[in-house]
Amino acid sequence: MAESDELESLISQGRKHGVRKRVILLQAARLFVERGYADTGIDDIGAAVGISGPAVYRHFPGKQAILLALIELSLERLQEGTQAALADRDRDPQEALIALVDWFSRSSVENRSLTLIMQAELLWLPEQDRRRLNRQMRQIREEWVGLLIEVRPELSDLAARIAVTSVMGMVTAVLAARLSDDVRALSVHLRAQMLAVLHVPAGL
Amino acid sequence: MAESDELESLISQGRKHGVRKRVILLQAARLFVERGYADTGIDDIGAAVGISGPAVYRHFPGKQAILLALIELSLERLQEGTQAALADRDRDPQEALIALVDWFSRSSVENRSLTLIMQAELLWLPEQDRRRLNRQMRQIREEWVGLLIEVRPELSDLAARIAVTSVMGMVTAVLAARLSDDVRALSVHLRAQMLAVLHVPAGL
DNA sequence: CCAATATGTTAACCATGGTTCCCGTTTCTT
DNA sequence: AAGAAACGGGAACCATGGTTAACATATTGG
Repeated sequence: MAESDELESLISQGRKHGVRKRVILLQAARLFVERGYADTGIDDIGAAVGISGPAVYRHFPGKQAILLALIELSLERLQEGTQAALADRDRDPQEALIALVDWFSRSSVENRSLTLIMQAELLWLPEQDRRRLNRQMRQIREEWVGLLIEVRPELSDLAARIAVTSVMGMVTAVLAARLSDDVRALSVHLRAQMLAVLHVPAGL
Repeated sequence: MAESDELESLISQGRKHGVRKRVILLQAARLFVERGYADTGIDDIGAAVGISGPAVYRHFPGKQAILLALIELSLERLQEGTQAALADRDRDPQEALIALVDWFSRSSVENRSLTLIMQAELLWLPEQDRRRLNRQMRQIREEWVGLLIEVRPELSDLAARIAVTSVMGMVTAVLAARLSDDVRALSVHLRAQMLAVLHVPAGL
């Protein structure tokens, strides 16, 4: 709902201040998910926006820059959501973990495109950016791992890392498979499975 | 163990009947996993084998053909393993499901390269092959779904598909993350988590 | 030993697609 | 209204890398 509705309301505005730039991002995201980054030409992006070809360069310095912007956007959201959920970690770790799962299962389904792009197309960025984003990604994962170990101290580091990695991988796999368009159903099922992997009782 | 040991014993054999072809497959698999299909040049593959560049064309009609061979190999293994585990489905579905999970968790970790390539680089194949392989993949998934529903009839089709997709995605995510080289530890943990997602008691 | 075949090497070819150029048009500011 | 700045279109540029061509050498079978 969030993604496509925003898209349509923006497209009709044609030339305008910073709107074009935003439409390019949204359309590029859609195309990257449908065909993949490599198979999406700069001309395709232009066409999808209503302009054609090199006009995109008035708004972005290149194709990679568009991808970079999208991935940074996605990573930023993930970071913020993680921090928010970890806020009351000291008060009740288990509740914080459940809150994290709740947020992640909902947020990643609602922002399907960004979630998929972040983990599928990262390799197209130049070495430097890729390293930086991978490091950022790993840091976020380690925060999850830390919280999980706090809730279940009997877990080894490896076991915890495997669990967290699994949980994140599960979501992208399900989103990529296009099993259903029912956002609600997807996130509910994913939530339950994530908690199962983390072996956390699903207390609401 | 299987992959790299076999590799070294073959490399030293130099020019010989069908050996070169096999070495090319192994080296290409390694490179595709390390750098990705797109960033692996045909020259890189040749260099890794000990020949250089276009000599590869004496053994394969093109770069895509190498990838296709690898993916077909991987899919074939997956198919056979699935069939084998499903053999005594009629006798005891739950036991068959556990056997399937056992086999999959072990096999996919042992054949890390092929497992990763199959699901990450499929998009590079021409439309036609891609469709065929995707269909084949979907059929295998549906066999898992059928078995799961037989064990847990209360599940909706969607719920079962999500579970199976998650289980498969979990494995590739963990393998891609390079969390550990301990094959045994990885497969044991993955097995437990897969069973948790499928909500099947882990009875040995 | 001698074709015939398989296997290699280097240089050249060429399609693709991101990027740059150059010029026209719209929008904004004063 | 006028100049500046932003925005857009079409043609050309050009690096990349898979593929093919032309020409050796090794291996095999009779």
